[in-house]
Amino acid sequence: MQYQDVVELAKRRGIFWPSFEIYNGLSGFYDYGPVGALIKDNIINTWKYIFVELEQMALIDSPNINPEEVLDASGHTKVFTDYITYCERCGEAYRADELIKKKMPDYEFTTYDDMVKKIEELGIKCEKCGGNLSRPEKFNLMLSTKIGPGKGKTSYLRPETAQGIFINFLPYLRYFREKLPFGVVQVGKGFRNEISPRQSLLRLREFNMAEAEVFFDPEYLEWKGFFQDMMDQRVRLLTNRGEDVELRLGDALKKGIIKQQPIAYFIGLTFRFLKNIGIDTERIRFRQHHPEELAHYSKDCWDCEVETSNGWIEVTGIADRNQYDLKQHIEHSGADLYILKKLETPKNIKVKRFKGNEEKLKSIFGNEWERAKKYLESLEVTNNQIIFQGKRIPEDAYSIIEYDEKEEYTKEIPWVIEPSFGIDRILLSLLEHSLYTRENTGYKVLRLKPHISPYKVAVFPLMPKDGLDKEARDIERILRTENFNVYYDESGSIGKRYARADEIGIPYCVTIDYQTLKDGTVTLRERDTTQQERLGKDELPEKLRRLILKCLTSI
RNA sequence: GCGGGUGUAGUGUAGCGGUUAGCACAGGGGCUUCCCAAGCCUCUAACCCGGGUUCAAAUCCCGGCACCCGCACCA
Repeated sequence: MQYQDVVELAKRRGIFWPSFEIYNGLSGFYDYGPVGALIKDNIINTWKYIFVELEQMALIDSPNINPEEVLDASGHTKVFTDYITYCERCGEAYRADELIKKKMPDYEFTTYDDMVKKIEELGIKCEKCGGNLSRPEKFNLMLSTKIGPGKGKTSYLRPETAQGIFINFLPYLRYFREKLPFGVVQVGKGFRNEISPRQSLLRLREFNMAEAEVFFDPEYLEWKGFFQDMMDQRVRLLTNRGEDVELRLGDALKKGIIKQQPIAYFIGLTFRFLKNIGIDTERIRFRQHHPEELAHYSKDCWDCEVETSNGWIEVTGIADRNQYDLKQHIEHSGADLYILKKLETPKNIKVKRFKGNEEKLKSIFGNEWERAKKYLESLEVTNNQIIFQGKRIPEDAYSIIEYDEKEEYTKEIPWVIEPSFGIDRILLSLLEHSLYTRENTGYKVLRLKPHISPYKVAVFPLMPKDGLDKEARDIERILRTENFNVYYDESGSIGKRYARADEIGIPYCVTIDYQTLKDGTVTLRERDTTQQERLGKDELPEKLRRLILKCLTSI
């Protein structure tokens, strides 16, 4: 089924549509309608079932708005700002820093004026036509806002939910009783000021993501999850060396195609999640990033891609974020985002430590001097330059002291592996994989699994008269009190109502007919086969519950 | 952001200077012998927005916005 068919259905039946349409719309923003919001929640609930219930990760919720410091530390403010220059003759766009780097490989951005000067000095022209280039324009891919009155505090709408987890590493470490590994997950919105949002839910400026940050002892990267047979799972892998293979995850690990066990496990978990919600498993693959496309924080990354009529689209990224983020936050905040590891045999050692000079540090860091001191004194003594909050700590601001110590603990920065899911793209590809045309009749059916379907059961009186409607209303009420999401419809012919229900993916339809009034039985119709069975109305809740639960739990 | 294309009821479309803006499906009401978008009657409902040209604009021109296809971008 084509993407256009999904968009048409989505708009007509209340799944999703462009936001702000009465004010001409705004690119990159979409509403979920009454049906879509239910489907989206069901996808998220399934995700939570797997990550929170089964894998025992901790669900948290942190703010959408992040102060500048957080994103300075994470590297986003720097990496997310591009300078774009255009050819004044042919209009070609370039990233200014990339152009300079081609002539000066060791170029690092310092200031805007310096960048402009370098372009002039190096005589950089349009690569295509040799025309003059315009003054570079700043483009920040994060949306900013100000907090509080007056000038306000510069803040950004978060580009990922991950930072909200990293910065609270210590409370989560306590929650898990100081034992690694553990996972913390968050479902929420992320924001990016995309240059050109496209194709409905594929590239949004405000989007839904579900992320897990899993913290490991760097010397022991292994996730012993719920699924003991995970390494037997077969998946299709595209390596960054160009191999395209289908392998057991265990074999991929053995062969070194996947380097870390947790990445293999989470690839398998992603596969099973997508399979469970109804993505066509023949159209799932995992593609390893090439070194040059890795994010600034990442050393290795596998994208899960799903094939749609728009080609293979990235729906999940499983990234080795290593120690990058915690290290950055340690350096910028001075917080001790470490784990303590007890040594098996304590060592008597001579320890060299930095000892900060208060006066000097005060003169460099002002109010921040205590944090600077704490950071300085937490470091191993090396010859490296010491940087705190971007400023170098000069050698005359500290001394090195030496003393004997019994070392019982060693401290380390945990290692992070991150599976990150784009909910909107998953929903869009699921709709495309689920929509089909019924043979013979030619009308559309959305083959959603019962636990993903917006409504679990539709209730129809064969005709809205002769007491059939009252009986149907009674059954509807009973099903609602049994906690089913019920769709009641009595308008139009019975065939029309089945068709309407099929189109938004309702898996079961209960019809009340004249026999119901005599013996209390109803017909239960299954969507994809259209087969009906007759059963007592009292048996409905148990029967439906079993059918729905089975779909959620077969993973 | 660039180039090309497209914007007409809820959806899909016809109309291409003068139409009561047509059709189909969907939706509301009614009738009906009612279990897979059945039939009949009836009703509701649209020219993306803003300028301009013209006696007259859905139609031609310009600008905006949105969508589609390429290019670029996508941490």
